[in-house]
Amino acid sequence: MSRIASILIPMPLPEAFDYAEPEGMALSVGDQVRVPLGPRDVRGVVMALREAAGGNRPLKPVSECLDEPPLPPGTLAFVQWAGRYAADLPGAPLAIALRGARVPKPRPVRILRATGVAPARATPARARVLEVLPDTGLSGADLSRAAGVSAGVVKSLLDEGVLAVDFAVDRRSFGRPDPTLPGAELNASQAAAAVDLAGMARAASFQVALLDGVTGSGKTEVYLEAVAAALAADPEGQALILLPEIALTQAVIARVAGRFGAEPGEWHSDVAPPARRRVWEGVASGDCQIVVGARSALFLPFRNLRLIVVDEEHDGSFKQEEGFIYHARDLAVARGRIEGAPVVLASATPSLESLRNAETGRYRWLRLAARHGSARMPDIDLIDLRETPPESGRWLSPPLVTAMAETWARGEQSLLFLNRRGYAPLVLCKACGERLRAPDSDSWLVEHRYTGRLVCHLTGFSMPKPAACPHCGAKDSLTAIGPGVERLEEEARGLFPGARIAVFSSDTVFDAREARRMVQTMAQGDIDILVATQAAAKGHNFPNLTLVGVVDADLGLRGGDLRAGERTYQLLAQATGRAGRHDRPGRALIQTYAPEHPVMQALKAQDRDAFVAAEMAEREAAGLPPFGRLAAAILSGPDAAQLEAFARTMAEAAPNAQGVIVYGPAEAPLGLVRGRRRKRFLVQAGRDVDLSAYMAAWRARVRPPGAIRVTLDIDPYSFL
DNA sequence: ACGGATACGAAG
DNA sequence: TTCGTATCCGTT
Repeated sequence: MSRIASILIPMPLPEAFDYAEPEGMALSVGDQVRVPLGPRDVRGVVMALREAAGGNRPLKPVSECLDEPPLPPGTLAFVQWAGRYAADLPGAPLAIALRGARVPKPRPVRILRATGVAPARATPARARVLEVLPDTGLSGADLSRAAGVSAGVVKSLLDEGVLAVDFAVDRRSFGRPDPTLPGAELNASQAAAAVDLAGMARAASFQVALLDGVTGSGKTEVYLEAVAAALAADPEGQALILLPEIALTQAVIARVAGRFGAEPGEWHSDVAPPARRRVWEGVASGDCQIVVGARSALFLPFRNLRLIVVDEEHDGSFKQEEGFIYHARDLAVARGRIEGAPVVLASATPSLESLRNAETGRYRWLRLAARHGSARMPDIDLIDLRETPPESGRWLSPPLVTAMAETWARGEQSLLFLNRRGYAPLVLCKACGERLRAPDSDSWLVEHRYTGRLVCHLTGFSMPKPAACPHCGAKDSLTAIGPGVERLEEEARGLFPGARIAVFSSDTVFDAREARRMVQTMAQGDIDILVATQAAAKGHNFPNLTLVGVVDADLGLRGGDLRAGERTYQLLAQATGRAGRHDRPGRALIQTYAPEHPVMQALKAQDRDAFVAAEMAEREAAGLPPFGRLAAAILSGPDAAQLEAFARTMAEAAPNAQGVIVYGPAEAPLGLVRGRRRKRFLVQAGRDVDLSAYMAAWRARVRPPGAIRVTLDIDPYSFL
């Protein structure tokens, strides 16, 4: 009796393909294999096995079962669920799950091993080397460092034949986390939440908790206790901590290492291929029990996942907007359900989606009332820019400048928050009025003075700043319009000569290492004024920071998509929450032209609940999330007429379904990007509608001509 | 008539 | 995704 293997291939193919299992191969579900596809061999994963019924067309045989870790059943189920949810081809999420497995096997590196020969002279240094040898499995340099001896000691042991050179792949264990090590001191509110979460973790069944506590209330300590409880209940268990930004991983990794005495796996796009492979294999084998990572860590092959934490769950960075489109918070809940593991969503400013689930009792709602220790919430005041505007060509109003001066005089730190990278968001020609844009795009070019370039923040395009206007040829006519963080830095330097000023944005802090350095420099007080985008507003802890100035609070409200108010509230509450996290009182000043706006009033009164209630009422009335659901279809193509024609075809092909409304096609707000015209549909439905199925059915009804691409976005966050 | 670029559809 | 084949185009 022969069997048929259903093989999913990490490519955009419509479904899993069937292959014959060769005699004697004995495949299992989850095995990684090579299979012939057209003229070549590709990697795939066994999704199912069944007995051949006979009489079918002949199938090609599986070429080889790879000597690689198989994907555990939960990972397979998750990959399938994610593909269906995103209305994408099933191979797309599999490609993410295999990232790390597809890195070539690491080349063996030189390591040292003991030969068993006794050393001629036994010195303390030599004894230490032989003592640490079994743990390192590494090169001579690592060995001498680990033993705390000079390289000469190791060399002489090599010369004597006590040590020998060997070659092996890096098989260092991540080490077993010890949940019994003492955790941080918890206040009563933290302790109560920790007990609750620990109970959930021990129960080892799917349930979601919203850990809701103001900035500085110590949510990390609390969820680490949940990790401890999960590992205590199951010593082989695994836990995943998801963070929205790579820049935040270093701090959490250090906390985890300190709390559990073991190195966690680090997973994000900055992790180099060999380290990535080590984490992937460690997770698959169960050796790596705690992972700290960005959204794609959700796709790792956990074999015994006992807890998922999504820190800063409200953060928009969890939404992947390119390629396979998904929201990591939502998929984390799905993965928890599939694995039967509890999920903790943590935030000081939870998303309305999560708050709604907490209000209706679907999620357990744990609120941390106070700030940790002696810290109090900062005082927040609004600066009405209509009454006290900055001087022309300046962006800091007199009251803010005064507060910064006082803060500096006291030897304390200020943070100027402006969510705009670069020097100026727009470059305009004074002579002809031309606004410089990226080639064949609607998006403006942003001036970056550090690099002397003009950059498109959407497409990544950049060019040197031209000397003359490319449109009219006028010389020295290009003017920077509006402020970015670089320009604010310039203004602050002019106002406070001698102050130590730094810029924290993704341009100055481009990787995890740089982030750690910047946070450290700031934390130890070597910066007086930090000018920062949202890259610094999230999660970091700066003990001596007592003043936060929000330079342009209205920025996020312009354009006004459905989440503009919510996002602005979250961002500014997080930013202002950086102030006064230790014993000195903090203060925040918010510059706005609309102090009467509900978002500004809520920030000033620090009344989140009132803001949320008002926002919820509006969303409910409009049938918008979290009360209704949305999906988007984005069409793009180089030819406007062809795109227009296809958009009409697509509109006619929209399935008629109860309770589903299709809006569009409409010109996308960014109607032209990289030479491609864009049009959008927006689909609205009730909570009970399976929008994924609806969108997939819609796409299946049309055949876009070659040059046109259709992208589906379920539960969209961006409406560009 | 030819080579090169490009568009399209198939892959089990 | 990647590849083979069909097709279009400019040149010879």
